[in-house]
Amino acid sequence: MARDALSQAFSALADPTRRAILARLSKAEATVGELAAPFDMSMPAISNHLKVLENAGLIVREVDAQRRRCRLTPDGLKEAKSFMTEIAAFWEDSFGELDAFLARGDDLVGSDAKQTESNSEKDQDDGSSNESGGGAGTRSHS
Amino acid sequence: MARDALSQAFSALADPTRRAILARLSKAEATVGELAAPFDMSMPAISNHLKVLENAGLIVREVDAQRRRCRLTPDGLKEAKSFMTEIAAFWEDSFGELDAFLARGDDLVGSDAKQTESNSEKDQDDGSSNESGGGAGTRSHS
DNA sequence: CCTTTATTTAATCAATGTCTTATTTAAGGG
DNA sequence: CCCTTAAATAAGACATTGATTAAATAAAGG
Repeated sequence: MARDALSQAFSALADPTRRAILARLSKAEATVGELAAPFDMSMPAISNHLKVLENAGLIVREVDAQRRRCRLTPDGLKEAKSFMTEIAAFWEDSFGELDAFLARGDDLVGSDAKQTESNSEKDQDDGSSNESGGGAGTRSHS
Repeated sequence: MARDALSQAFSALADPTRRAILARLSKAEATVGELAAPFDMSMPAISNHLKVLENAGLIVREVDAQRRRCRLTPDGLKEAKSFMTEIAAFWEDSFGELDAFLARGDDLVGSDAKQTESNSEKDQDDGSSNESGGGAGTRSHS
């Protein structure tokens, strides 16, 4: 039942309804009813989405009389984002510092180069092994 | 069949095996057999994971004789990361620029000048929240 | 008390995902 | 040519997810 936190977080994010709920909550906290309103979907369905988001550590729910106030919490996203950052460090050209640099319109590639295939070896730096061996070998038989 | 790119990317990331493959590929490109080796899992299973990653725009496969070289591609992660950044902009204290800033040990709480007020100005009705109505409203009555 | 409002729980069912083994395609070597 | 290696595809078992309707819980209010 309890998957690792990272899987839960990404899995929770892999649904447009849940992402919309998060987007909504990024503006202001809201009750379940308010969150459900814009969707053509039953209340229990929304309730379940919220449970998924809560289990993933993306939101918290606090009881207020007979309504539940939902609010974002940074816990889940933090890990998820840092994983992506580590993976993305390989290119590093695509977003981040250099991205802004490129956006400025500097001529970085323009002269005559057709540098489509220039990078094949970047193999040296492997300080960042994540969960590769251990976390992935989860083989649960039936 | 074709879900939106963001859902595909997050869904692809929501599996430890696939994340381990990405982590491996972030060091160097590899063939399917090399990627499969560390896992106690059949080759077709790995092949399927790779297909998921490819469909999500996270890797590309190029044919080399009878083996396939797999390599990371920034396309998928880019969108995913920017979604998370937008959502996370609500707290903004938890990670990102300010996080590194705080890590430096500067006195931020004492001086009330400049940390909080960058989020309420943005009026973010932008691209991240819009797919909710259309994408989520799939209902079929039975 | 009984009703209204807000939300969760339960039972159910269709659709999807994730493995497996078996078979197939493709490229190279004896 | 046949055989081996590398990988994809096919078909099937099994678990998980995502939605539904119906019923239950909990707080406020007439």
